[in-house]
Amino acid sequence: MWMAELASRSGLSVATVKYYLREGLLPSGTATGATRAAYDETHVRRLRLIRALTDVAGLRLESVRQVLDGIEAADSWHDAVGAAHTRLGTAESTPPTPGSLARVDDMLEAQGWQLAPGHPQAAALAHALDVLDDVGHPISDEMLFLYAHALRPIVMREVASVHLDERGELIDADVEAAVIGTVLQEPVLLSIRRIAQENVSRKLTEGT
Amino acid sequence: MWMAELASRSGLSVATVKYYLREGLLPSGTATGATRAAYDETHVRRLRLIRALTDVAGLRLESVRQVLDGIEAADSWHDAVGAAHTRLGTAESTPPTPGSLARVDDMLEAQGWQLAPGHPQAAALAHALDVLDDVGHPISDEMLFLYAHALRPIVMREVASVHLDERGELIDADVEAAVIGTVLQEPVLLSIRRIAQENVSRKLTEGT
DNA sequence: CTCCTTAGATAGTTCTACTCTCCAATATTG
DNA sequence: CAATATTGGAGAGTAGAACTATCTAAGGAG
Repeated sequence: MWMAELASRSGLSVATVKYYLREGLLPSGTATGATRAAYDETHVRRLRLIRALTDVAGLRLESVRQVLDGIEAADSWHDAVGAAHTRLGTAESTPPTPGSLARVDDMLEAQGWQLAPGHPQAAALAHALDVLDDVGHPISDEMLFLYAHALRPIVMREVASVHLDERGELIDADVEAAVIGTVLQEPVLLSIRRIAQENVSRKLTEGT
Repeated sequence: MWMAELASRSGLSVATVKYYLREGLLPSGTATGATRAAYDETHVRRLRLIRALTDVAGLRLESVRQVLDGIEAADSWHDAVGAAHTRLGTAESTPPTPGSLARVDDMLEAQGWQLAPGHPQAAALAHALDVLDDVGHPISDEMLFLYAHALRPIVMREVASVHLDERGELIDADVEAAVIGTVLQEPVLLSIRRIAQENVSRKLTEGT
C-alpha cells in the first residue's frame, strides 16, 4: 500500500505519518523508485502501537522510541517487558532516599522476588513511596505487602497467557504483544480500582 | 508567611507560585496592604498537592484545577474521590463502543457493584477495552474478573484506612488526603505489578 | 502529455507550563 | 527620613513537544 492508504488505515494524516518516519518511530517502506515506497501491515500495526502508547499510556514520543528500540533488541518476553519498563518511569528528578529503597528491598524479600540493585522499577517504586511521605500520607508496610500479595495471582495469569500465545520461539509479533499487553492493561487495572473504590466507599457511607 | 517563604517552603520559584495564583490553582493569601499578602500552611499543602498531581499523576494544570474544584465542592470521601476520578480519565477522543460498555456492565454485575450508567470511569474502562481490541490484543472476561477479584481486598483496606483517619465529620484535610492517597498510590500499584511481572516471567524462563 | 501523488526537507503553528521584565506601592533597614 | 528590597499584578517572552503546512523535484496513472 502507498502512503495515502497507510495514513487512512491508521487514522492519521499523511503529514503525521511522515513526521513519525522522520523521527524514526516508523521504519521506512520499501522504496519502489525515487518518489514511491510500499508499506505493509507491519506499518499499520506499528502506527497503532505508537498511538496506543501515546494516547493510552501517556508516553512521550521520545519514550515511545526507546520502548520500540527495546522491543527490537529483546529476544525474550522477559527482556522485552524489562526494556519497556525501563523506559516507563516518569523520569524522576530526585533520586529515591535510602530509607524507601530499604523498604522496597524488604518487600521484595518478603515476596521472594529478586531484582538487580539499582533496577529502575525498584527506584521508581521507592520514589513513589518518597512522594507519599513528602505529601504527608505515607503508605504502610502492611499496605505494600497487601498490594504485592493481591497482585500475585493477576501477574501469574498474565504471564501465563502470554506464554500460551506463543509456540516455541518468540517472534516479533509476540514481543510486541507482551509490551502492548503489559502497558495497555494498566489503565484497565486502574479503572477497575477506581470503580471499586467508589463502590466500597459508598457502601460504607450508606452503612453509617 | 510572605511570598518568598511560601515559594522556598514549597520548593518552587516565586514566579511559578505567582503563575499558579493567576491560574486559580492557589487561593490568594490574605492581603495586609496593597503590596503584601500573608500565606499559611494550607497554601504550602496546596502547592505540594499540585506538584504531586502534575509530577506523579501526570495531570495537566487544567485537570488539576478541576480536581481541586471537585475537592472544594465535595462533602464526603466518596464525593471527593468521585470528583477526582471524573477528571482523571485521559480525555477520550472516541466514545466507547456499546459492546465494551456491555462487558463493563457484566463485570459490575458479577462483582455486585453499581455505577450510574454513563459514569466516566465505566466509559474509561470500556474505552481501554476498545483500545486493546483495536491493537489486536483483547482482554478476556476471565482476566477482567480476575482483576476485579484481586483488587477487592486492596480497595477495602484502602477505604477502611481512610475512614479510620477521620473522626466524625470530614474536614478539608481529610478530603485532600483521600484524593492524594487515591491518585498517588496508583504509581505504587503499577510499579509493584511491573516488578512482579519481571520476576514471574524470569522464573518461567529459567524453568524452561 | 498532463495531472496527481510522493519522498524528503524546511519552516511554521499550537499548546502547555513556565519564566522574565516592569511598575508602582509599600516595607525594611540604617 | 532616605536608600534599598520586596511584593502584587499584569503582560510579554521562552522552551519543548507534537504536529502541520509548504515547497521542490521526481515519478506514475490515464
